[in-house]
Amino acid sequence: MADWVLHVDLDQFIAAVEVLRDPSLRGRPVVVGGNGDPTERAVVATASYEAREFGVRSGLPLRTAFKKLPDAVYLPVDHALYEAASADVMAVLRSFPVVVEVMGWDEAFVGVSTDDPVEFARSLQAAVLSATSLHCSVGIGDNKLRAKIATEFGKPAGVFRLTRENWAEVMGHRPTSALWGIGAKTERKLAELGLVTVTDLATASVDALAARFGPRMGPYFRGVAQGAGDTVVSATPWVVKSRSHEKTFQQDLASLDDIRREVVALAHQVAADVVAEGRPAVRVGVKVRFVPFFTKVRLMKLPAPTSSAEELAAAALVVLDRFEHGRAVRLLGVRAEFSDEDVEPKPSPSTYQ
DNA sequence: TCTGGGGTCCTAGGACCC
DNA sequence: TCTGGGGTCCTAGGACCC
Repeated sequence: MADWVLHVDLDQFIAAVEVLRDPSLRGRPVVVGGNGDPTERAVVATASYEAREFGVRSGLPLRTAFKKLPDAVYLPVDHALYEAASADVMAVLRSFPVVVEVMGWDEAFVGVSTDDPVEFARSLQAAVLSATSLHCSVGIGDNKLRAKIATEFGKPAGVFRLTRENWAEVMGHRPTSALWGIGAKTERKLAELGLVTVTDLATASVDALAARFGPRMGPYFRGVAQGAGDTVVSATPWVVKSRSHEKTFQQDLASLDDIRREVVALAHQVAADVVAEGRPAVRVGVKVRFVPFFTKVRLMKLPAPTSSAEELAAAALVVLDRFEHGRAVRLLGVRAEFSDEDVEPKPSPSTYQ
């Protein structure tokens, strides 16, 4: 029996859940985002395959989607509905003799010992479909990176296996942005070094990469291009490191009084999450997106850890004062950060003179 | 056609200390 | 006399992912 990492990813998850709630939507272009009002400042969370054919994708402004596709069905984001559907799917996965590591609403790694991972993947798909009426794709890998990337080649509703054996053949000629963790910005910087394909990056000089991207990221990128990845799938619950709320205003805020009032409101929302978390915050951050569209973040270590809404709001106002004001504001955010004392060992006794 | 919300991790520079 | 070598803490910014 060999150990395998499977990556399970639900197909067009949010749109699929909306179709289950309202079967009359099946086969129609469905766009989910914001409050469901396509004239508001918001972006597409998910589009059904029918909508994607018209160029409507995640991240597209709703107003743009509406111009492309005025006849689509526009729906508000319904977090509670998707969370419930997600929990059902994860329960199905956990009913197998496997380790399940949840990665988000619509995806999870599954660690399994089996001699036939393809057959096992098919049985996962069948069980998820039968219990929830949702289709998923499964990537099979000898580590998490390969399993995650494999899933894309399995969509929709398929299975794909990506291992040491076929990595170079499948990935070698592709652009570096096909890799998990390398986006458009890094792709461009790599191209400036003459590294365009996955093979280019896999065989690049580690010193040159370290010089350009730092001692950790440089070697890390090369490893990713070689298909290196974590093999450990863990069911240990994630310990959250921060909680935040942010809000884009339909009308820009011009007055400092309005800005301060909104920051206090956001701080109270964050404080509720901090209380629910049961750990005090040690830092408070404020995000301001000014008109036309540039974003600044300021952070402050609190004099003492706190879960008090009044103290968090007061700290957020102190941080807010450190911005250069004068321009109108289109977004405000407040974040509370928790201590990461858990893993941090005490420093060894000093060797100072 | 103006560009969401909620997260994580890494890098770099300055202040400060021994 | 002051030059220098580490080390930690704090903050800002960048990039990526779902």
